[in-house]
Amino acid sequence: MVVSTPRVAPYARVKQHLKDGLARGRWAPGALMPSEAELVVQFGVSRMTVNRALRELQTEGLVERVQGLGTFAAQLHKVSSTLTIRDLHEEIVERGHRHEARVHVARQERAPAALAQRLGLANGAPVFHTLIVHLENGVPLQCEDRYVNPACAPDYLNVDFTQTTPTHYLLEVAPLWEAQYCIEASAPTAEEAKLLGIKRGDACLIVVRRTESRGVPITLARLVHPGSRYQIDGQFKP
Amino acid sequence: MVVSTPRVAPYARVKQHLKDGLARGRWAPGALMPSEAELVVQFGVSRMTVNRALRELQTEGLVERVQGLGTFAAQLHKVSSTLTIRDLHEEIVERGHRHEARVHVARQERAPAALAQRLGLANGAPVFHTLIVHLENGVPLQCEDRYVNPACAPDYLNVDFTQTTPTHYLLEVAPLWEAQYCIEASAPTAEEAKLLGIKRGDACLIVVRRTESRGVPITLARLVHPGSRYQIDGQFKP
DNA sequence: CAGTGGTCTAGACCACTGA
DNA sequence: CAGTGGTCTAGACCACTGA
Repeated sequence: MVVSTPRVAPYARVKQHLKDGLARGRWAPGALMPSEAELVVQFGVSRMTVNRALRELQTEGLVERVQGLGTFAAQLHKVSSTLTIRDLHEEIVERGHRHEARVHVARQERAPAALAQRLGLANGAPVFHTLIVHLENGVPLQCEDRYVNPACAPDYLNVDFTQTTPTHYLLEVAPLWEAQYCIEASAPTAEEAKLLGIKRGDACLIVVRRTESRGVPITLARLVHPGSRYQIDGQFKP
Repeated sequence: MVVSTPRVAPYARVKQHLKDGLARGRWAPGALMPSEAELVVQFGVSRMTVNRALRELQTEGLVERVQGLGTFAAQLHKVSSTLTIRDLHEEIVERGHRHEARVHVARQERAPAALAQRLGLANGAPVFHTLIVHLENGVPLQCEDRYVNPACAPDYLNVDFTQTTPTHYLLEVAPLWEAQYCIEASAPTAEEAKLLGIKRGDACLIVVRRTESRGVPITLARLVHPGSRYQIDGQFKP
């Protein structure tokens, strides 16, 4: 069997070399690293090639570059991870479990002031409101209280939400372009406790999310999860 | 007053043009976008320049590229945000508030099995343990229960944690290279409730974080926040 | 085969920094 | 001033896809 050497691109070699050095602490945070010219000589490649390696390290937050000064090992004091908006349905199915949605509210209402403002609507303007409880293998996992800007999804109320989640539908009709969220722990409201089959005092993980597409607010959602049944996992890779 | 036109790099112009088109829905998700050669002609720039624009869009997840086939508008069904590990001290000071730390435990212990395993230590091996309550303007905001691998930070117990946070210190002695976290809502333990000055039944936002540096586990922390006083905010930008 | 993207080169001009 | 990074060019060779 012939094992072909998987050709590694020169820019990737330079990049990996620097990454290794950083991982081994060869350059302390803030320390000056080799210049492009030095790397050109050391690796025998063109400047564009080492430039790409360094630029990508900069994008990844591993180095800082200052024109006229040089390249410096980054202070790794800010590390970030990715937190993904996932469709709960997909998440449940991926675990090999059964997803069920119970629609408690699906109607048009008039937006009170606070809501209207957050959705960029006039006071009292029509707004779509759904209240859906999602169950995993028959156990309530999320209470989804959602308001939708009718201008962005005029057919929203015609969707069969026992078959399609609001998240899935909205991602289809309006590509997701921006969102703000807030994660907090709190007791559920009396109604939420009843819908989720938990006690008033049981801690819940609550995500409030506001989504915009092309600058236009689409939807505002309050997702309440029983603390004992749901957690958010994630990873950091600097 | 002379307003100098801030010269926009050609690659940035190409990139912005494509980004605008994507935002306006000019290319549906999955649709074929212009080839490099076409963009070269359209913008009158060299191929390396359009290549950079497209490559950066790919990194940002806005397009997908397949050698031999072309560039396609990305399916925007997975959107992620950045969630930053921040030093609580910095966060509080940034708000213009006063940070105070009360050290309740700072000692060496022997690691029980479960802990030893998560920190890559032998059963019963020495481990550093700190329990610190952080206050913002005198109000308890976080109960930080932390175990540290002595091999990574031998001087950990000599630090004055009323002056330096463990996070800050550990980021200095060991550059942060990887972390897993888990966010959940739950009631505090009796001890945590007492330390935070809240009731046993008050919901707390709990972050459990395990950090590794260069593949070696550094620290395992349980950060308990009163749900009424702390929330995690974030933004998505696809 | 023509068309696609992946990558590299050897040179260039420029803006910026600090001596 | 010399040294730094930011960027561009006009060409090149290659691997890959589908006809």
